[in-house]
This record gives sequence, C-alpha cells and structure tokens, in this order.
Amino acid sequence: MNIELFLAETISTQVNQLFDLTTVPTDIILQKTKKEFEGDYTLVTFPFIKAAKLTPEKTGELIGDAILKANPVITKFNIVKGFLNVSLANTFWVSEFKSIAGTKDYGVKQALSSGKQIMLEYSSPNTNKPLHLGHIRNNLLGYSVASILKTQGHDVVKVNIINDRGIHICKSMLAWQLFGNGETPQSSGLKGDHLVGKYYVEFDKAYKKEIQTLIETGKTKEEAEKQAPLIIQAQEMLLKWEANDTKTIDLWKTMNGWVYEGFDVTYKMLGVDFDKLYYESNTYILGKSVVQEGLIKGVFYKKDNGSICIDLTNEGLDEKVVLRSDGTSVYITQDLGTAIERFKEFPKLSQMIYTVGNEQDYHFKVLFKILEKLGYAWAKECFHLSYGMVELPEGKMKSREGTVVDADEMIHEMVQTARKTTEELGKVDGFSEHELQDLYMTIGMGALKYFILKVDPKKKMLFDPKESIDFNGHTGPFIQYSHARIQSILRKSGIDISAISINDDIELHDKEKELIKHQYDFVKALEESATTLNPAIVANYIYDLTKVFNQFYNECPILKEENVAIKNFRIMLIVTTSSIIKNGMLCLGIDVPDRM
RNA sequence: GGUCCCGUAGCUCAGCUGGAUAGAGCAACAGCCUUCUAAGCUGUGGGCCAUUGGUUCGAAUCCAAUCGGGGUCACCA
Repeated sequence: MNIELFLAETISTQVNQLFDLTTVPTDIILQKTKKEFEGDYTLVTFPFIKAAKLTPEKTGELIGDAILKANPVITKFNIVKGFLNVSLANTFWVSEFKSIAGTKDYGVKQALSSGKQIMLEYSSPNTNKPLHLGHIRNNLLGYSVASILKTQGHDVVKVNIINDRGIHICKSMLAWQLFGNGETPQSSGLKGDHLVGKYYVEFDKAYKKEIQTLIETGKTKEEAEKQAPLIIQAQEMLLKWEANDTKTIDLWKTMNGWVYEGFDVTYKMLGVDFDKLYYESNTYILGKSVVQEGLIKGVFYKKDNGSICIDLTNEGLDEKVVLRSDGTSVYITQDLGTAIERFKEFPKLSQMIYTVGNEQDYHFKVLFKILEKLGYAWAKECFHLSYGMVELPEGKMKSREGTVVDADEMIHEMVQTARKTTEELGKVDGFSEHELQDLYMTIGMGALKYFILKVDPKKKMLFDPKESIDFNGHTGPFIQYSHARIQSILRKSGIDISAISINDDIELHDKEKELIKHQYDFVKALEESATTLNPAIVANYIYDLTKVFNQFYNECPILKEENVAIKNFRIMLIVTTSSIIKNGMLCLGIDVPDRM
C-alpha cells in the first residue's frame, strides 16, 4: 500500500471541502515527521493559508480535525507552526508489517515482469594493460545498476565491448618483441594482463628516451614525438594488423589471450559477468556504411580534403569528423555502427545504457545527437551513465606512468585485511579452512564494493591508498555483520518461522515502529535507485535500515522476551530485516554471510 | 577562451522534486560486554552549507554573478 497516497486522498478531499479548492491527492505533499516531533507524517500547511485566510496554526487545526474524523487510521495530530503532524494507529503499522512479512522478497518485482528490455554496457577494457581502481568503479557500477534494474522486472542484457585493437595494443606487442625475450605468463609467473601491461610501460619508457634524444639533436617536442623510431614501428605494426599480416595477427592473438586469462580472474573476483561480449576488432568496420547513408541524407557533408563531417554548431556543439580523409574510421564511427547494429540485433530493446567515465560526456552528447539526426527514434533512449573519476591524493591515475592502484593488488589487500581483522577479533572458531577463505573474500570484497558504491556515481571520488578502507561504521562489513547477527538469533531460536502468526494489537516499541517504517521504504529506495541509475541510493538506504536494526537490537530483547506474542513479532521483524538487507546488498553485488 | 560538472564538520560522504534546530561514518574524548555476536550501542565536542545578490511566507536545495577545483573542446581512443 502507498501510505502517502492513502493519506493524501483523505487530506485532498477534506481540504477541498474546507477551503473550496480543487486539489488532487498527488498535489498533497507529505513528508516523514522529524524525529524530534511526535507523529508519523507531516503536512506543511503554508500552501493552504491563503485559501483558508487563517493563521498557519488555525489552518492546521481545521485540517487536522477534518481528517481525524474522516480517516480512522489517523489517531491524533499536533501542530507546530505551519506543520501538521499526523499519527497513525498502531494496528495500521502492524498490518503494514504483516503485508511486508507476507511478501516474498519484498520490494523485488518478479523477473521479466515489466516487459522492458534494457541493454547495459560496462567494463569496456583495453587489452594492453591490467585493470585499475577506476575500472573497478566502472565494473561495480555497471553490474550493480544491472542488478537494480532487474529488481524492477526489466530484462537486462549486460554487454562488454572489448577494445582489443589499436595503436596502444601494438605498443605492448612491439615492446614485447623488442625486449621480451619470449617471456610468457608461464615463464614469468606473471598474470597475463600484468605481463602485457609491463611491456606497455616498457614501450613508454623507451619511447620517452627516444624523444629526449631527438630533442637533444634539435627537434621540437612535437617533431620528436612523431619521428621517434618506436612510434613509427608501432604504426607500421598497426598497418600490418589491418592488412591481416599472419605473424602480427598471431602475436596479437597470443598476447590478447594472455590478457583475457588475466581479466577472467579479476572479473571473477569482482563477481561481475556479461551476457554478451563485443570485440572492437569485429566492430571497428561498422559505421562506415552508416556514414555513406548519412551523406546521402544530407546529415553529413564531405570536406575539400575528403573527410566527412557533421556540423553540430547549431546544437551548441562543434563540427565533428565522422570519417577520416583516408576513409578510415574514427572512434565515433564505430560507436554509431555498433549502436545501430545492437538495435537491429535486439529489436525489443527499449533502452541502451553506456557506463563510461565522465571525461567522455561530450563524446556521448555528440553520438546521441548524430543518431537522432540520422532519424533513429531510439536515439533518445540512449543514455550515458557517466561516472566520476577515482582520484589519488596526487591526482588522476595514469597507467603509462604506473601511478595507478592496481585492481588485483587492491582486491588482494582487502581480502588480507579481512583475514587479519577477523583473526584479531577471534571469530574464526567453527569455520573450516575453506569456509574461512570464502568468508575473507566476502568481507574484503564487501568492504571494497560498498566503499565505492555508497558514493553518488556522478561525483568524482578520492582514494588515499595510505588510509585503508574501514570495516567499522558506514561500511559493507557493518551491514554484513548485522545480517550475521540476525541469522545467529534465528539459528538459536529453533522456531519454525512459517508457523508464526502476528498478533494485531501489539504495543509497538519506538524502534520497532521505526524498523517497520524503514522496511516499508525499501520499495521506494529500489525504484528511485533504478530510475536514477544510482546504486548509492540503495547502499545508503540499507545502511540506514541496518543502523535502526542495531538500535532495536540493543534496546529490545528478542529470544529473551517473555511475552510470546511480542517475541514472535520481533522474530518476524528481524526475518524481514534480514531479507531486505540481503536483497539490497545483492543489488550491490555484495554477499552477506550467515556467520562472521 | 567556449562549454559541462563539482564546492556541506579536520577527513570521506548523505541531504538538493524549496519547509521545523543541516545528518552519518572516520578521527578525538567519555560511558556500555557473567545476559540474543562490542565488526555493535549511547553520549560530548566539531558547520557564516565557497562568496555575493535575487525569487519566496520560507533557500544547503531554485536563478544569476563571482571565486576556487576538475573534465572537455583531435582526421587519439
């Protein structure tokens, strides 16, 4: 039941009668009563004082009296200045709770029930270097948003487009050829993606040295950057790759293979997955025909030098090249082609979400605008899920310069910290060695994932490697711990939950009522999280719920409660709390243990 | 320079579809375990919500300007 709307109906009717207005329930805005005041919901009466021609207090008085008579659920009210605080009957809250307890996976809609299919692209790695903390944010965000959309009954297609070709990959390949001495993941013991990344850094070092030497012979920096032998060789390699040169392709396949093996490990640790993989080596040709089409339609035009452009200056954007004068694609060409391909491949698709950093805001504005101009109606259903960069205290992370927080290292450290903390707390009794490994993984990743997802995606976030991620307070482990606590009580209760029936006229403790109210809000939190594509809303919601649970836990005995009706009610209360915590954390891709 | 985003406690973040005394966590200090897991709970201190002006009965929230930080404006991806 939508409580606000239910109350709004009563208020709307009464206000219309009292002051001769024509409000509808959705005009009536109710908010939760602040803790310092008595009541459940608050109506701000200022908007009505003009029509009432009375003071805010008198207006509130009139409305309060009227709704009290009209709706038996309302038991009393009080007025503070322009605020009408309304209290609802205890039995009402108990019955609300019964409906929550009676709903399996409360707040989560049935799979595929919305009939809406959404494609969500995320991860999109380059195959020349290992993943870092910035990629972690992308992966966790993408996976989490997909999970949240699923709770709304949408059919979510998770896709990953792998940038497996281009000059950056040739750089790694070239450096490996020159300096690698046949090194392999097996021979070096290095994870494949790290091995390839190592040569990407090697390339950059050697390249910089060459530039320095050239500058010393009197070249400008720009000249040196273009004329350095290494970059010329890399470009030649790219041409060979495009010409399908067997040896180049073989090397490319081998090294990319190493990277994929490495990525698979990292993805597995992160707990992310995909329904479909795209490779740029297959898609980079796409879009060329689209450009021809657009040329005929007059959307694009050919410049004197042979390049094909679009003029978006009327849209507040710039002139943009969509095909080079030599006929090769630019970045946006293949994005155009890929988007069109996808909507052909998935004809039911109603939305396309790209999880990409905010440094590409402009690019996506241009992309969507071009698609619109080409006449694709679905262009307005394309959305750039833009997220802020993860920055270090000294600024942006740069792979080439090695100033990155490596994803694998980060994960390893989190798991180690989880182990250390658990051991220090002496909570390892009764676990097998295997169970402990799982537990450390769950807690360590829980801390990392929550740390990243609790922040609004749009905002850039700061990570200081010197300050370790906390396990106390507003954190993943705090929520996991609370879940484990509940499970522990339920284990000890020995009660068959399905046999419990709830007494309607139970006297509610403040914290019990607060818990019910918070549980009720889960639906709204999920919905809002889904419409705004913002996992932080669920993350912060679950924290609030958990916080209230812990207060309740401290004030209200459960198993030791002597009154059986109250005891049973409290057991049900923690059952539903536990279920919401679990489903909410699932939306963040975080597991909750039964013991810790 | 054009354009977009951001600026809330020492630090990391909530709050932003306008509403009551701006909230958490961390850090600091003081309490609470013979009683359901102390990864917890309770309390104390800490704020010209960047600045100025405007709209409004009412502004952290909306608008404008200014200052500060960042992104972007490639025939790179």
